[in-house]
Amino acid sequence: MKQLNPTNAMLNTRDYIIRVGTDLICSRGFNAFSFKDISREVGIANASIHYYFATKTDLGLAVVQAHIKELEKLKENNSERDPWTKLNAFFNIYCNAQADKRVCIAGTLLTDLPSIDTPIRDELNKLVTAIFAWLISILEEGRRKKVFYFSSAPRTKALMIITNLMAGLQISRISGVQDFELIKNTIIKELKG
Amino acid sequence: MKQLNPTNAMLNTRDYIIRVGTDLICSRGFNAFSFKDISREVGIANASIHYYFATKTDLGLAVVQAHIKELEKLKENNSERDPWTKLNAFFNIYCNAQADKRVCIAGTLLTDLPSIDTPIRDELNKLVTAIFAWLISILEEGRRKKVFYFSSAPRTKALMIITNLMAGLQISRISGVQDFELIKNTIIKELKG
DNA sequence: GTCTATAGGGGGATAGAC
DNA sequence: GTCTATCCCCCTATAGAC
Repeated sequence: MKQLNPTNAMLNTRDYIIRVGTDLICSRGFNAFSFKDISREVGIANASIHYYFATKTDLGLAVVQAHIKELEKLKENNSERDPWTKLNAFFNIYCNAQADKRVCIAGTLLTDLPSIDTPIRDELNKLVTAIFAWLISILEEGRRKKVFYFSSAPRTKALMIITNLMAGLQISRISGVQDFELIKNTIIKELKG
Repeated sequence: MKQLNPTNAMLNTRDYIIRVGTDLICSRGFNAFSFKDISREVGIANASIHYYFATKTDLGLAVVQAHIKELEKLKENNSERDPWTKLNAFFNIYCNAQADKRVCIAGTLLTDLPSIDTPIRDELNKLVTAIFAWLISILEEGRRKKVFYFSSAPRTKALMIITNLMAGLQISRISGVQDFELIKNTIIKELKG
């Protein structure tokens, strides 16, 4: 818990910048945040950020890479659990974003994709692939163990669920939290068959 | 057809700017396009855009309002059709965006929401409400006429479908067109019961 | 590692001629 | 309506002191 959610004081400057960068990207979008926003929040000079990240693209890259690492850690920490617990851990990625009124990194970068530098795009590709791989494996295990019921191919079901969650975060920003909860509960209900 | 998809030469300058603005917002995002991009495409000076739209927010507002009007027109043009034809017309909004590698205006504005001025947000709220209202009415009619089958409340089903389509446009930007088609076909298959 | 200062460029927006 | 010229601000990024 402490490792997954360290307080800001526990972080070194580099990780603190990544955290604040993540928050800004996932709330306003990559093109709507500046180094000034980060320097204000972290409490260091604008120029000092460049000591850690030479360019804004480098920072964006680090933010996406941090997401990949967190996902791998989460996957590993839950590897011995049952499918429903794994699914719950997967959902929590989105629930945590929702609690902070953020959207997911994939959604916000994808909507601006042509304006995003290719190094970030390539890393985003890896992240999306990893997200799919994990959910597909959870769905396959759940079906095999007869605790999930769905008729389509696992990858198709994963595609439907991920799009529900991704856009659920976006829509609920104006329609309200209850819509995100409704989506989550509907997915669960349908999997129960 | 000509009214819905006029060529650029058929448009007055104001509508031409709105069309180019729409393309830019839906491909790069509101914060990644400039008046210079529009002036280059439309072929008028940067300053001339301000004759039609005093501020960038005014232009964004007009873009969202244009979407609302198009939606109303589409709804009206299909009011006498059967539920499946109506649903197809609804899907086509997203299919047309996908064909141009764009995402939907709601998704791209929602991911950047805190950076968007309130007049645009208010208009976006109206657009999202209108989108929901139309799909809900289509779903209700289809269920009543026994051509659609779904177990949840119409609004819940609409929420699931809209999030599938919205994020489907986003995800398919990296995973490929076939994923958007897969989502569309899965929604149809499920409605057939 | 962090700072101040500043370069260099692009952004939205305005003034005023035609 | 459209233009040129320009203002002013903010942005990313760099230079160089401490």
